[in-house]
Amino acid sequence: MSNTNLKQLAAALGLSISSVSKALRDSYEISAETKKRVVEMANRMNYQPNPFASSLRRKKSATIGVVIPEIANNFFALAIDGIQMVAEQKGFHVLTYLTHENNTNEVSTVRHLLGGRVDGVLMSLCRDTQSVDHLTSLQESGIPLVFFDRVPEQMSCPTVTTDDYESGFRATEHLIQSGCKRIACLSLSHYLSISNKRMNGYMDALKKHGLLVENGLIVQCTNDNEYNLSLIKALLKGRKRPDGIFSTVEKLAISVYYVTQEMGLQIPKQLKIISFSNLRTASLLNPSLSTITQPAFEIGVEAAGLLFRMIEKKTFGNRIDKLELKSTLIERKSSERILINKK
Amino acid sequence: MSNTNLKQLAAALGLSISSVSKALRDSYEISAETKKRVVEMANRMNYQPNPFASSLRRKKSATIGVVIPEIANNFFALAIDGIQMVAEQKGFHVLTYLTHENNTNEVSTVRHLLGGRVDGVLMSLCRDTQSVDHLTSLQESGIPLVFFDRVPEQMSCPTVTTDDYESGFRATEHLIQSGCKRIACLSLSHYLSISNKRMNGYMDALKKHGLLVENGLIVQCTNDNEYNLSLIKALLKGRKRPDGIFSTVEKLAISVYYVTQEMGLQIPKQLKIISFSNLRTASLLNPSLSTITQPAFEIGVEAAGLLFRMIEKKTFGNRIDKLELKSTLIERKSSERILINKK
DNA sequence: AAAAATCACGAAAACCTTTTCTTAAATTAA
DNA sequence: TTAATTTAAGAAAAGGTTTTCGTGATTTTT
Repeated sequence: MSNTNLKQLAAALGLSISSVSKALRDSYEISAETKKRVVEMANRMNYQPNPFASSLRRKKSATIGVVIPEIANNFFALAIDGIQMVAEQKGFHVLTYLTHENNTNEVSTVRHLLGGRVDGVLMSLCRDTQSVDHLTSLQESGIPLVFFDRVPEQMSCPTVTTDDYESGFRATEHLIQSGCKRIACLSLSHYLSISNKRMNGYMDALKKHGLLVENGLIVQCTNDNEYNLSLIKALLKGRKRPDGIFSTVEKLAISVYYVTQEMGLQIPKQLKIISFSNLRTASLLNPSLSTITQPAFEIGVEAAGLLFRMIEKKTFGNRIDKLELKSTLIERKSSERILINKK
Repeated sequence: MSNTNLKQLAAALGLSISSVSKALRDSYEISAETKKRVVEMANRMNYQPNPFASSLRRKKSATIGVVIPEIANNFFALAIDGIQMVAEQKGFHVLTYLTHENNTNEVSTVRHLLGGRVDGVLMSLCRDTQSVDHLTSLQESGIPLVFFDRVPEQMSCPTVTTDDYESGFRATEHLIQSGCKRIACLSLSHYLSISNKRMNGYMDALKKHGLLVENGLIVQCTNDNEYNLSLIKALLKGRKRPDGIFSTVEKLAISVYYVTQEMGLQIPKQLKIISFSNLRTASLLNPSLSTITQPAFEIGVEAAGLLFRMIEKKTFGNRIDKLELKSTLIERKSSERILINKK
């Protein structure tokens, strides 16, 4: 609700609206001295162009949309941080939408975005998204679209991800080398490629080291935290308790800590664990948590960079960019080999 | 960049643009059957109204702006979560801006917002904001403005905060009752009222219990993490080391943990600590961290609620709402009394 | 049956910028 | 000195929606 508009500004200057507009946009049609006069008056009258009129006319919003499952999540908070940094640099605004891991929300958010409110979209899928119809329709509408981390497998689109398979493999191998024989895997969702890739890495590591892949040791978790806790409890109280856990996502590892604390189970003595995590306090936990840490901030930066390249040049679609960054495995106490009995 | 507009829709229906618009807005001027026809065709043609044209005409953006210091912060992430929930309920979009604790960014963000891009603003000040000129000008422009947590003291405006003074008092008293005699206070910023209120509570608790307020024990921290670490190190390595720390903000408590870990200082035996924090893993730290936990999500919900009341009724300004929620003190190991020597 | 009211819709202005197209004046070229 | 070009500015259309006002046709009132 800025009060002064071009009309008033023009009146105050004794110029036409069009000349003022051109002066402010630094058009060659306007003389240097007039430009100066206009800019000065604009500042004095505190003129702010109406963004809607401008967007309507230019068909550009200078806004990007970011669609993520949740914000109270260390990974996504860091990614947003990176995205915001790039957007600010480009003079763009950032509209954030949370799906709360609910596909219905994701679909309706995409429908909103179809309205043309944004010049581009960054997105990370929600755990229960199976059909990609809403995503392809967004893409087909001509709005540049880049996925990060949780990307769809069934469609051709630019993505920024991490080396999930390799990370899953290395994490599991690390547990094996620390002496684990029965390693469980806590999966985020069987629909998400990142979860499956991490799990495939896990399974291949088991196979490589001659360990059996047991279905009972692969726990498909849900979006209900309470229910996940009960799944984890069941896993750890079962007749054949695992001696290692590979958690594909931070939240589940934290749940494991709570359960072991409640059960009096000792990490790493009775149970070792390693998890994907961006927890800043991983090294301060009791015991410190071994993590595979994704470069979350950089993922945000790269995804935004990719998006802006698409927004700026119209020439997208010919080459589909797939960027893969590396995660780092940080060994800490929670997966430490116990050297009590000599062999 | 939705393709079909009202004009095309009208043509396809053999109606005028105005009738179609009215039908879609469910005007009483349009017959029920025509409305039905219009809605069906709109769906079939995948019509999405152009948000800029609509905003331009109605002088409403259905968007709120949220200005916060940082997003990779448990408190703010939770608050945003609450804000988003309310906004979504109201059918509003959320534009997020990060100041990175930098006043210059805050000022320029506010200038952008003055353009009328949003119907209301939720804000939490950055640590070095002293002058409130940019804030009053935003307020005077007629855009509803609500502050949460970090609120300005010098201006009259609606706010949502917590019982910071009392929480500071109780936290300090708790340390005293656990046996601390020399309690340090880690302050976020001497410009922010929340930091000062917490510190005042700290000082009054010391006085009540006959303890001296020592300037050397009040550490004004900065936005430079490395420098803060050195301040904390200096504090803990000084000739008269404190036996308790009251941290006004989570990040500083984490730094203390790192320093004590490095120095081999034992919490709570040699040093007790309590901190404002929304860390979900507080109870899993080594040792578990005593916290004053703010209802961050609720703060977001309440602040957004307040803002929407202002947006919906034009009648604001007569009564200034000041909401104060309660924080909860959770005692954990880090501030536990040590019962070694009988008295 | 005439007057009044209601109904269902259309025309057109308004919101504010941006941009294309004109145009008058000033400058350069012939 | 006239013709051609450049310069600096204005008029007006366009962008898509909403809303006010107007207008025939139908229904209700007296």
